[in-house]
Amino acid sequence: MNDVIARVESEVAMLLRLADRNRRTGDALEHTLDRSAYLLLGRLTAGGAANVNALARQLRLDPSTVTRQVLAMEVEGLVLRVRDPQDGRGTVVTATGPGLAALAATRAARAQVYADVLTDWSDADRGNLADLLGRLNRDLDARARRT
Amino acid sequence: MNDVIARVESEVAMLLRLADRNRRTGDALEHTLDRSAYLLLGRLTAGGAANVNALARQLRLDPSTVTRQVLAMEVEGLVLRVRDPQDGRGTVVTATGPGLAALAATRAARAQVYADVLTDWSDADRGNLADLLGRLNRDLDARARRT
DNA sequence: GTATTTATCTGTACGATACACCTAGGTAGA
DNA sequence: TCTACCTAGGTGTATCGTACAGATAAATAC
Repeated sequence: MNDVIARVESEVAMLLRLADRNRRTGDALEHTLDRSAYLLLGRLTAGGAANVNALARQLRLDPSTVTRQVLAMEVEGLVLRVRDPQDGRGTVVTATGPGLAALAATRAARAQVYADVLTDWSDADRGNLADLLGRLNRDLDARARRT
Repeated sequence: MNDVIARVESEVAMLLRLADRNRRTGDALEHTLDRSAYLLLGRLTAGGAANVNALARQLRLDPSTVTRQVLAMEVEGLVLRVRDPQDGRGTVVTATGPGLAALAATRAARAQVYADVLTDWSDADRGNLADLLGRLNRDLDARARRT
């Protein structure tokens, strides 16, 4: 049973590298959002406009990291940053039209890649994989927050 | 059905971040090998001593990346680099005793983390996850190599 | 023995992230 | 209301992991 755990562990380690490489060197994702912008815009569309700190909490990132991501994204026109009228210290981040378009395009491109990778899989296996990954993420996150 | 694929995709993206974060900020893996050294030593123990280029091919990394990883690991005493007697251009990389010990310790620590994360999972689910991840990795790798 | 290929290394750059510290704006209690 | 603290965000700096382009040295081919 320890064997199975070790296998999960090493498969995850390998997946980190492969998925990362997939994004970096594949043509398919050439002009799409990078991971940080992709996840950040995903958060914004799921939860609406939000402050930097709130985003950092939701994404489990350091606020300084989100600050930089948001600044870079503003330069690229993906988000808008405005001073929070309720609290002059805060910055409200909103997705722009181009940001939403880029997110949609990125989602489509990524889905295409995975459709390709999972081409030989049965629907049942795909569903299973999605479910188990979802559960794994929840449990990983829960553990990280316990610490 | 496209939904399932999108779910797999986004779960993988999230897993990348969570697993990475897990390694960086958790106490459990504080003094263990980082991912690059971990995978490299894993390769060395699985496949025996090898040249930089061979390692790069096996690990799907750029040779320059492996060069640097190996140099850093030599400084830490984890591997030995000797000029290949068969081919004066080559460098044969071998795991040292301390390298093997560090690998074993890292494996144990990581297994412990995953044992913790998967604590509530049934054996069947764990096995399933490991199998599906293995298959996903194979297919991801195959796709990357087709390109 | 010159031209070409190959294995490795070096210079440089980028993405993603954290931590320590700074500043401006808010809040609370004397 | 004034002072002392708190909080949101931003900056400086550092780390890891990686790639690409180009340099160098050794081997091979003709």
